[in-house]
Amino acid sequence: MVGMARWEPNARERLVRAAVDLFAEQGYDATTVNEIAERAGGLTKTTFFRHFADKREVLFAGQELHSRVLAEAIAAAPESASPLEAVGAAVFALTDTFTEDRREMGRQLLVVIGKSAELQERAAYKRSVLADAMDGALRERGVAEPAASVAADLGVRAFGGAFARWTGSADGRALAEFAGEELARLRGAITELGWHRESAGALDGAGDAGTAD
Amino acid sequence: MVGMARWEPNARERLVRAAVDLFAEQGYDATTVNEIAERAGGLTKTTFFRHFADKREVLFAGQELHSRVLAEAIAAAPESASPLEAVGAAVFALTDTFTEDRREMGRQLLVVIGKSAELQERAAYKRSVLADAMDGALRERGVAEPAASVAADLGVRAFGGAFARWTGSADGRALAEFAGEELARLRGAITELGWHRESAGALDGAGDAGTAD
DNA sequence: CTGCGTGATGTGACTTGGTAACATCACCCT
DNA sequence: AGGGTGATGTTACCAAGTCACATCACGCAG
Repeated sequence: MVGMARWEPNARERLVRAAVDLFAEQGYDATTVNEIAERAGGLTKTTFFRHFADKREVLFAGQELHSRVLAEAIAAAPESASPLEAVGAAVFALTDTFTEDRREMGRQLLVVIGKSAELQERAAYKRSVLADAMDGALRERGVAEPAASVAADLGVRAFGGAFARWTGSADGRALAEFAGEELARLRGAITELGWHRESAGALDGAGDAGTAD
Repeated sequence: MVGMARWEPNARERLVRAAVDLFAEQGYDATTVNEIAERAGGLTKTTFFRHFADKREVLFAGQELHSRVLAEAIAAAPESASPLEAVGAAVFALTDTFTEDRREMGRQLLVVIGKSAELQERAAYKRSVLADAMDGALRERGVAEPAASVAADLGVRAFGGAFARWTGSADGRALAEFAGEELARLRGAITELGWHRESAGALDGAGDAGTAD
């Protein structure tokens, strides 16, 4: 006990774990910041807010990093890449940062968010921030609006769909695999948008999605 | 004074006006709910929260109505309409509810929202709710995912872009006109998504946007 | 005219998110 | 041993949001 530090290290991580656990147990609204801090090893409200700007942020801390990853991947894409190819590269760059050990946490996260309107609001904001990051990077490389925004939206949607399927599946397939399928499905869907009822199903197979759900 | 009611009618509208004015004058964060209620004719915090679930809601009260308008327009679209045509009909149904006298208010709204991260978050959520409404209506008519979601996203983007240009312009053109242009631009952009750098500009004119900015 | 119900409002007390100023303690380096 | 430094705790405070209860004007039945 003598050599024990006054405060355990990794307070930030402990706060995240405590928050996710408590949110899962009691729900987001019913959980108090003081509770989180307390469970994270006898900390206090003040310490929590030194690490996170507000109560929601404990679940969305990675947002800035994710934005950077997406934007940098688009900037690094080959000059000849189409907007959709650049976005695809960005999505894969992001999926590669999610290793297998983060899958369970991701699953819990989606459940918690799904039960709280406040968190869904925050999630929608995060999606728009990620889309803006890709949009900006695309315009940097000369893609005009609104193509850049639309491509960015598709990228966000691909990642979101892949993440949901990844966390919901039990097999060991990587997040990137799901992302590839989602991107292919989206490419295919785009061609359907203008189709009328009667002609649906005429064309097909332009980038199928494999194990679509 | 004798015949004067204890409380003026239309408390709700007065609260909205007071809120928009105060937000424009001092910013959203610097404005207190008590201030809003006070300026709206000597009301109190309690009354404010009887009309609006929280401080943000005073600016986003129309959300449910808008969702219904969009969903019903899609449901009412002719059987033969393509997903994009159905979405277009929905966007026009919504734009038609914005008469000229609401333009100035809309302008103020965008300025206020643009200065507050909290309100931008709420705006992102509203966009996702509107998209969900259209997505659900599209699936009702047999459109598969992810085409339905993508079409819904495009509709939201068209409306948002049109609304921004409408409030930013001085001429008397209706919101629907801008929406038509935005939809056309988006249709055109979709075809560019897969183009590579070298082939860009080869095709053109498939649904141009007229006075694109 | 009296009285009663109803609806919109006000009051006061409370919880919680979030901020700020100041104090404390362990560690590390000199 | 002494002096920073960084992460933390304490205390006090404000504003968002909730709740139970009181109030007042109105309309309506008698």
